[in-house]
Amino acid sequence: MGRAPCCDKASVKKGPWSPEEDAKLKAYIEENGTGGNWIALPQKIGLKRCGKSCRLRWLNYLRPNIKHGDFTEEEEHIICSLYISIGSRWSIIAAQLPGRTDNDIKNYWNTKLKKKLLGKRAPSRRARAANQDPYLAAAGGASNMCSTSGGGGGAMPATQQALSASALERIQLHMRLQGLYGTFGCATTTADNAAAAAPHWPKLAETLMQVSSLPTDAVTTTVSVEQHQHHLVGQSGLAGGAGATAAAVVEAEQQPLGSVAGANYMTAAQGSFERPSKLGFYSPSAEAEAASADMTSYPMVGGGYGGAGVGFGPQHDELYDFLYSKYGSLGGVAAAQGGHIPTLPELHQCPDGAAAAVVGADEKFSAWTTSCEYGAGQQLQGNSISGSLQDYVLGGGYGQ
DNA sequence: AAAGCGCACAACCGCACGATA
DNA sequence: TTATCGTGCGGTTGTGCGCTT
Repeated sequence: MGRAPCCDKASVKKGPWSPEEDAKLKAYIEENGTGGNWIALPQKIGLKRCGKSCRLRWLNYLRPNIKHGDFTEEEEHIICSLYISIGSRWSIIAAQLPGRTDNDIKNYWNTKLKKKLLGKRAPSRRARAANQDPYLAAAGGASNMCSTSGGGGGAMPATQQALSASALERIQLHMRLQGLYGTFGCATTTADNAAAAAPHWPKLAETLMQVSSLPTDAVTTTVSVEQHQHHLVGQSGLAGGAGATAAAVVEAEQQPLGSVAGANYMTAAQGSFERPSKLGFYSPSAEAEAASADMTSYPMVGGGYGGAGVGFGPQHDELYDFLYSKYGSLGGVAAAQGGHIPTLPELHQCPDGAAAAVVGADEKFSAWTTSCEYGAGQQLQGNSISGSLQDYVLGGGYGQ
């Protein structure tokens, strides 16, 4: 037995909202609140709209203090960091950005940030409809690219393909950003240079956010993210790492692009977001060269990059090593000489079996995250939101 | 000038989950 | 314990606009 529809779809209006409808909804909610029942609300005010539609319209558009467009660099920074850390939990990410809605962030990520960071074009909807999108082809058409499996990739459920694509996208983003930043720190040997050495992405310095000044729902989420960051800092060795790195944490506070302390985008008091040092987004082409040149300059196992002991820790380096060893040769001779950041389709590609590469990468990524340990004193108890986030962080939700 | 195309944004859809009867 | 309901979330689709060919 299927679930009953939330409203009579035949009698409700769909499509764009008119100013009159907006005014009705806004006026009613501002005066009476939602009454705790969105389903009944449209009937009360004479709107031929689904309750869910009313809720969405209010939350995403009519609600006071909503910001639209013009994302700042620090907002982009936060979105990127959190996306890498927790994936497409847009509502959680939105909780870190006052005035932004999850829908806005989701759209911004899909239409702009993703392209900006991964240097890929948004797949044409027409192309998707015609099944010609290269990314879908790489993910969903694994059997075509990995013929040794005898079409096994094609047997992967569509949902699993999508989830893997998301996870791999995050890995790829992570690798690209690390590769880019690494170029600034790889050749340094002096303390000064080390101070200028790039941090690892996402920025993982301990957050000092004043959670008490935030709304309750934001606080729970913030604490959760903080837990994750604490843990990652511990993993990375940033907190007690090499002396040069510790100095860098202090000295680099004012450094553009690569300021470790610039990571403290949630450092400001009163719950506001202090502008971090310039993020230094890069053009895809320049990034590709930088990342490529960087890849072979580092020890890929154990010690992180630049010899400074900074990184995501052994699990991360192992993941990186795994991916590099598996995909590093995909670019041919040039890649062998200079390293190669795999593109998303390449990450999906598998030289030795259809779904194996995708699944392997996911497992590796999951293993890395699962191996993370929070300090006992940092465990949050009785907090469903933070608990959920911990689940995400600790591997339960990384399938997405 | 017109068709094709990509982009950005708003809105919809279906599922999962918690609350409640 | 189970069924139902309301809500929240993430993914997907619809649509209008502007640019390119």
